[in-house]
Amino acid sequence: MPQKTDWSTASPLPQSFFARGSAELAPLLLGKLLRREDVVLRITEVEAYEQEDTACHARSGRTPRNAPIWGPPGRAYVYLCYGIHDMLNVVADRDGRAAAVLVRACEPVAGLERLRERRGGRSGPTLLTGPGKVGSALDLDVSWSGHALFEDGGLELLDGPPPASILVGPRIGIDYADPADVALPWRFAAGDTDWVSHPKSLRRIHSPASRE
DNA sequence: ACAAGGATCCTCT
DNA sequence: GAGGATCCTTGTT
Repeated sequence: MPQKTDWSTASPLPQSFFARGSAELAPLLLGKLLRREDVVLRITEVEAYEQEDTACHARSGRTPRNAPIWGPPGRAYVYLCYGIHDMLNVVADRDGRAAAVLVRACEPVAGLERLRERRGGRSGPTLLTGPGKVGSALDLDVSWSGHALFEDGGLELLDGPPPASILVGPRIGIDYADPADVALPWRFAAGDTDWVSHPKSLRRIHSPASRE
């Protein structure tokens, strides 16, 4: 069951919040809220991607598509995957360094009816457990790439409490990458929810990330 | 200008 | 567990 979250008083996260390495920022994003109009989602699963990482879109250097992940933190990087799915990343680290966090799953907080419309009338965790589903739920496309999430511009990231526990494991769907990178424990999920994709490869970690 | 391949999802077995 | 959908981005000719 989705957690009850009071988002009405939540404030936008400042740009400084995102100015960290992606593997540090990723678990801190768990429990934060994505808001687009009347839809509010609690982030439950993320993955970190880094500049020297062969799984990262920055592996081929700076290109028009991946330009946002080289830029300043706190902006969105949205790209089209398999010609169908629009995936949302949160840009991390400083300007000039490529780092981003992929939002892989969320839990509904508000706007569930709108979500069901956008997701073909389905219900339950299948609505939001997968990065393509998150993009669909927020009705995103690549025109949102580069959008500042720390400003009120139609899509923003609001503060929220961290999850009670955190799960960690390898990232999904990056078989093309170097085996050492595939093995990195750079996928993080909230341990207090069923709204997580591929939970079998995750394990609980004892010391959750500190609060901000 | 071309060919290859992808940070996925859904359906079927 | 396997395969097809679908189209843009990228690196190469």
